[in-house]
Amino acid sequence: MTGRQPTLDEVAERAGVSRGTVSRVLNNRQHVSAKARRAVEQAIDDLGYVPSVAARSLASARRGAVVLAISSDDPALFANQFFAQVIAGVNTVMEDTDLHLMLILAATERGRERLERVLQSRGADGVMLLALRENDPLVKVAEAGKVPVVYGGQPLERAPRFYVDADNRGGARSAVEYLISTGREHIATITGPQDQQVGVARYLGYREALALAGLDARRVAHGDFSQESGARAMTELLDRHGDLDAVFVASDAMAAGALEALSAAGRTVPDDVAVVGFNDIVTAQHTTPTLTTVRQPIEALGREMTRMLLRAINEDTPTPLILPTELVLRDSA
Amino acid sequence: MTGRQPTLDEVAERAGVSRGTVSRVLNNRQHVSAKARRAVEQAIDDLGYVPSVAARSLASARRGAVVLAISSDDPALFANQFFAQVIAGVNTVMEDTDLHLMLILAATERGRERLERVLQSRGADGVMLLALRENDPLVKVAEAGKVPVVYGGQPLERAPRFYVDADNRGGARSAVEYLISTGREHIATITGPQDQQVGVARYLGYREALALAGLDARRVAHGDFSQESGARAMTELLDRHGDLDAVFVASDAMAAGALEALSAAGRTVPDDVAVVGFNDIVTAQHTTPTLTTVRQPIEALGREMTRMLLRAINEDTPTPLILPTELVLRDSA
DNA sequence: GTGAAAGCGCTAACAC
DNA sequence: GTGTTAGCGCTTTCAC
Repeated sequence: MTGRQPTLDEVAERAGVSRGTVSRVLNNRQHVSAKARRAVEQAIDDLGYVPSVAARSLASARRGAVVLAISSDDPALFANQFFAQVIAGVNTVMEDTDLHLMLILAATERGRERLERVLQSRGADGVMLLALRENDPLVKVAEAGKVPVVYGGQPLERAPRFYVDADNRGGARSAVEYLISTGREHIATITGPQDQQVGVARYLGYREALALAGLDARRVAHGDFSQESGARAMTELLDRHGDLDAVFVASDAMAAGALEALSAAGRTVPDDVAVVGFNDIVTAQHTTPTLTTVRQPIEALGREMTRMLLRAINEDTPTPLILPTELVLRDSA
Repeated sequence: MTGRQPTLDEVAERAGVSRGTVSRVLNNRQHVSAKARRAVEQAIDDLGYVPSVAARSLASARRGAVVLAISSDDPALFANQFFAQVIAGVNTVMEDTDLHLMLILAATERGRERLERVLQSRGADGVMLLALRENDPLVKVAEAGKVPVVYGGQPLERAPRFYVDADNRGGARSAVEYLISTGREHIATITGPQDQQVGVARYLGYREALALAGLDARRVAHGDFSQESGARAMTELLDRHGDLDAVFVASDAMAAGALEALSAAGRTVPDDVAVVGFNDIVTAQHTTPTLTTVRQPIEALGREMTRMLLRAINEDTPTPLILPTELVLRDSA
């Protein structure tokens, strides 16, 4: 349309005020008379002025963007709805700000280098980290930058300053307690990776519930959160513990795999074996039978991570947040 | 660690050359002696220098980022693996560049405004658009910016200058031709939304195949790509066309829903009714029975969109690209 | 092949 | 409450 973007100077001239005043209006500071403010707003409208992000961030040392770094780029894992829901939550909060979202899939060495460069070049005002593994190099990279870091879930090593997590241990525990309350006594579990805090926490919840009830907590097989690994682990459990009458599975995807394996083994769910999953992904409503599961507020996780990061950026000091989970009863238990 | 980021000036001083020379090295231009180049690289290493993105983009009028705008923020849809796979593809190509990825979920008015602002403020060097609907306002917004726009899929209205698309019509046609070749004669379809080009194209392919075979193409129900809508549409089809012996479903998610509905109606798959889906998402391997489907190269779509955008940004003139699809035979047909 | 100078468009600090 | 002055850290001309 117009040949060139108008600059702040042109707005100032047209409004008949100084550059300083225009800048004040743009960043809605005080110390501007209503009259001047109106004149500036008018001029902005007339000219269709939009401030240059580049100039602004050079002058203000703020970048106008935060990065969400995900320690996975395996589409099969990345695709598991979880990330998409987190992103949707992040987006919701971001929409109310001037900040933008940069996405970095940082599973590879290359991705990590990129994150490093962004942070070193002050390319972002903050970082959110998701899906970390044990000793994830991402942690060092992120902490080496000079911007706040918010964790989704906790690294296994030590609790960071800022994080949002679901109550994984409590959720797992209540799932197993529910199984116990329905009279199950030989309760197995399929865990997530034990090099991720979330995997460990859910396993802990399982053991806690059984310990409290004085039941045996040694029917255990490990998976990696994928459907395939769930099927494999279930088969393994059936081999080793033919007597099991229930299984708590640390993710819905694995639970779906477990259902397949149970069906293949000729066990009916929930009559022979009760199954409880974790996450309440959309798929949980479409398995056969539908899946009883522990819902964690995934979108809320994204929202709260973002809120926390924004507060940290503004030099507020947010405190870690644990989001509650909820048992959703369907047909599998 | 260090108090402050080193600047280009400091690198120049340490290397004993001018700022101009350092800049030339950084942007690996010619006209730099091997000696000077080495000195500069050494200094960069010693100082741990990383150029400031902000300063660079202010001076060069290049932003160092491209945006991927998705016309959907419904997590249920956004989560449907498709987007995640595209993003993974985009990421792959992006890793080889200095560009970064900004993600904007732009289904809401608010999101659209944000995209508009980014583009107007020259906040990005290019845009990729995904999942457009009929008369999607995103198109106007994106085209109004002064940066190249690459479409994933085509808008319904008119073919844009730059786009990457899967061969939806051809894929649908080959799916239906396969059904015909296995002796099916009463072939229905569950379409996607007819206000999206992809929905229309797949429906066209269905009709084309049947027309060529001289078969009736009027067993049609419409869905919105969601699993629920697939189940609903299947029920509808069974009501209206009790004689159907096959159904081509325009997405795997809908096909999963259709399988549920068929099972609920007591029809066996594939004996009573053969089912073919579209996309080959991970879930297709885990339905009962497993799903015969048309695979489209989703990650490749992301990769090629990105490559095309990069070329367009560099003032090359790429031509539209149609990616081939492939029929994947499993148990449902 | 290299150096010097002039901005890019904004914010911030200080004076009034 | 408002105007003025310096930069922010690069790239880019244009001489040499």
